Amino acid sequence: MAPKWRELADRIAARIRNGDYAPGERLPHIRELVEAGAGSKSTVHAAYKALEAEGLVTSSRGHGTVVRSLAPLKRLGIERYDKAKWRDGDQVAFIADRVASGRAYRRNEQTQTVGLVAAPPIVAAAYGVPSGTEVYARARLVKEGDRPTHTLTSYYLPEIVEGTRLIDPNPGPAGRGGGFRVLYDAGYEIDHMTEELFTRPAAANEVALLQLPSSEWVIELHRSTYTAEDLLVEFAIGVHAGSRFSWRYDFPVPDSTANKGRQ
Amino acid sequence: MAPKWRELADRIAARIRNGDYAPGERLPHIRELVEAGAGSKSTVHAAYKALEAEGLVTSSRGHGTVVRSLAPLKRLGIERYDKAKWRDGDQVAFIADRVASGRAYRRNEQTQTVGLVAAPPIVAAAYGVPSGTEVYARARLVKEGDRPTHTLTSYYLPEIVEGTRLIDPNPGPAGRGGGFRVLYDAGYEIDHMTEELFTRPAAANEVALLQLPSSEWVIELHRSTYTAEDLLVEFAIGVHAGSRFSWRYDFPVPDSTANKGRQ
DNA sequence: TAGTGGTCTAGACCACTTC
DNA sequence: AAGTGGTCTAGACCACTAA
Repeated sequence: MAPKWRELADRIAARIRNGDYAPGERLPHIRELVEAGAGSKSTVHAAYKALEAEGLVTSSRGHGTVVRSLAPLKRLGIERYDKAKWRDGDQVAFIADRVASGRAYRRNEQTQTVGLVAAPPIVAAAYGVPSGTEVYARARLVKEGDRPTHTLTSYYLPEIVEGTRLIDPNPGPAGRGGGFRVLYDAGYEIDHMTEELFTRPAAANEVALLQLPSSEWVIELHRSTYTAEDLLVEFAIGVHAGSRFSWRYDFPVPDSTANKGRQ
Repeated sequence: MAPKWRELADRIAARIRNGDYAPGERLPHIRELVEAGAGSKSTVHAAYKALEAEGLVTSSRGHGTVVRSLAPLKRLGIERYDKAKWRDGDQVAFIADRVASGRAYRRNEQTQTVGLVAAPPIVAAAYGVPSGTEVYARARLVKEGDRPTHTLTSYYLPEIVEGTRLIDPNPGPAGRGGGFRVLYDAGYEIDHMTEELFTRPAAANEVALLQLPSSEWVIELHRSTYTAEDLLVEFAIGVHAGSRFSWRYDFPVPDSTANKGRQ
């Protein structure tokens, strides 16, 4: 037999999915359910906490517990890296997205810090340098309006970016054309990429930074960007709120018995 | 100021990451910490529950709370679909994986059920048929040894698979060569795919089926497989334990201003 | 200031594992 | 039977929000 708090949570969850409680609507207050005989305050609270962990509601002190209105997933495809957006135009890719969708660009939607750091193990491995080698880290917090959606930290080898706008400590949102444009102007035209992604529980600082509902997971994305000569020019780590994005990839079915060059 | 249970959880988490508590080792029993003055039983329990939600420990009644030994992520690349594995050989792709990694194949590592069902909305949309149209669903639960790792449900249009081994109600693990081989023999050679993935909280039945630690999230994968003529011949939905897999994709940087045909 | 969710306690009891 | 984590209660108090 399931615990009392689980049964209560399931009953409420069913009513939410059924539409009895609409998105944005307040759930009954904890004390109301206690008086109605649903159990002690702790028990009802446990049920509400479970609903929050399942992404159905969000609670806030002094306010109440409301049904979460989950925005549809933002679908990310590789077209977001289209050369036309950063090479030919003069807009950072993410700004081009905003313009295309008719939303206004706001200056504070991307903040960043740039500096030399000791390469974390993963970064060192990607570049094939000893762990602890100094590399440039360019960290951004990307927002959609007021809500942060993900962090993105790019790592560069100093010999590649030294002297470019990329490591200007006081840039705008990466400046005209974005990071890929800067690399292009420096003689490194990007050609192909690898993305690797997985999910994990959010760390405590990420919960605060990304304003995540407690117990939400994140997607961590590792992006390697190469020139046509297979030179790695950027290694980036993104941390995305799990409930806000999906990723989409197209690829041919591999055939190791054929000679087609790059797969 | 952080709650007492949060501070306790953070102290223990730090000791785990520090190696004071090794993977597989038992944490102090709840009543021990209560006697040691860490707080009431509920408070200590809350701390342990938080550690469990963060993937650091697993608790079990009658046994204790042990530090979780997390296996490295299994990295999935598109080479798992290599034609050589299912067209030329006689092994299901996942068996070929096992052979390559030196593990024994066990008959019960994949179970499946096959039948006609009303197409769920997503499936109907993928095939461009009305929602509720009857399609074949082939559901597998894939295990690694005793532990289930993911479910995979393939949906097919009846006119494509009718009369093939794919819908044999009593097949082995998809039979010789797997599903792609059956389609190949039926005149549908697969050519390219699209994968879309996102994460979400596990549903209650998935927690049971995949033996997930409570509050773990899952990755849901939507795979569309096409012939060279862009005919969709399989739409599959996978549900993977979030902590066990990563996905990897390689792709060229798109250039919409060039004429290169398929991106 | 009133009302909300969140924390904490002390103790009783339950469900499960191990011996 | 003994010992583990899990549930539940009743009530006190805290932290935050809104009018």
